[in-house]
Amino acid sequence: MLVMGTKKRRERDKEKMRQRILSAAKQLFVKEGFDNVSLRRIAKAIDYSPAAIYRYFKNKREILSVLREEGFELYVKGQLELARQFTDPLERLRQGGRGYIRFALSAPEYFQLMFCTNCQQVDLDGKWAESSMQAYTLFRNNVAECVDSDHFGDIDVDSVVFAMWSGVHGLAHLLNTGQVEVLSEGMNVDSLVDNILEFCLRPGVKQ
Amino acid sequence: MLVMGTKKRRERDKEKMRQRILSAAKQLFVKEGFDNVSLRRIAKAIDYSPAAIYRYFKNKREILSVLREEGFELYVKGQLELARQFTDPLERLRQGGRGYIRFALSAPEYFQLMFCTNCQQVDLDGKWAESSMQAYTLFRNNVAECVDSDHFGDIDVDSVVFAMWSGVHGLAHLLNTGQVEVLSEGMNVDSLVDNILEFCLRPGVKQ
DNA sequence: GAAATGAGTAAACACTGTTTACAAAGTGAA
DNA sequence: TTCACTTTGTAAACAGTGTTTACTCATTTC
Repeated sequence: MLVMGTKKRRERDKEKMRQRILSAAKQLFVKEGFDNVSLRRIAKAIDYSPAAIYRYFKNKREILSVLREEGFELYVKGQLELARQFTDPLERLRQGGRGYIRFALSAPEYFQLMFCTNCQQVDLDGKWAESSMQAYTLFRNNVAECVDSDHFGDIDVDSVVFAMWSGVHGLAHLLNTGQVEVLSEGMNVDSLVDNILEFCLRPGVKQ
Repeated sequence: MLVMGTKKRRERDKEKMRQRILSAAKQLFVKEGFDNVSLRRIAKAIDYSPAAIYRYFKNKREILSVLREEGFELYVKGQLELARQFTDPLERLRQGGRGYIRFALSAPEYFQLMFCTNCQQVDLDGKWAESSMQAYTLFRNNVAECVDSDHFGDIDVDSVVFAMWSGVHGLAHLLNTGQVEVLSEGMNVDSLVDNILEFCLRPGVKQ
């Protein structure tokens, strides 16, 4: 009767279909922006009816949530790679910041979804994505090392954590919304980014 | 015939109607968020048909653009007030940062529209809003004073301008999207903000 | 008084996310 | 094989969106 065989095959087929939807959604999202892509267009891209998608995702937001997790996995992979390459905590922080901005500029749709979406309207059944927590603890530990090495002077870890995150995140966001470009005509954006990172990482006063 | 009289009256009436639309739109926007308010609801709020609005604004985006300018006027007013109160450039910068974050938290919809909207999709006939430029030059001059006083060490003005803006803007944005709250359970947000501002303003190395 | 202008509307257009009712097709056991 | 059940897809509808069109009707201008 091959009971288990068919059951497994069906599960595999279902997962395959899920991936087809996610793949089509991602391609459209990255090219045209999340809000400008309708379920009907995703459905048309994979030659299904819009209603079929609801057999695999409970709504459009859930597709975004899944892609959000994918984005975090991609991001964490890059950050882990950097963490292995650079041993000095300060240099690792610098490269991590660069990585954050590189990620924001090269995958702006992922960035928007991961770091610019209101936490309330992400429905992931309450549980925070594993990859996003991994990214956070990786970053926090890195900052803690720098604070322990006394580079930033007498200051608690959490303040530096959110200060550094704010600085890099704000820069990425201002770059992505085009506000830096408008107000810095004729400037070299790359070296501007470097200068700002260096400014954020300048040593603190030891009192 | 009272030609000029009637003409002026009609212009006044038209302006009155524009204000009625803007007022209704703003109230709804601030309460429910820009994307969650439809033209039909704005129209219903002032007892007109949706199509009537198109006699006064060419589309929904234009209403947002006008409100955006209003937001900048409000913001600049507060910043000018602060600039008059505090003479020390560094203290002025500190208070300006506080003001930026206070503004972002107390008028999140304005903040979203002014500082979190992609520059490309704001259609104001190409010309940048006067108030927004005023806010920028005010800020830039303030930073220039601090750089001249050698507080930040040897660094060019524009780098500090965008570094400080990034730091404060990023913090405001992370607060507004609820990302700080989620990851800093049990922390005092107010003092965290103070610590971060102080960290951003720490003196630079003089080489 | 006739023509021109302006403000307002109802209805339509082309979309959106989502739900419902229903038709096949596949599965499992008698 | 036949019958019941589950799964997977669809067409159509629902309620909403921004916007346009065709049309009134009052007011202004000549």
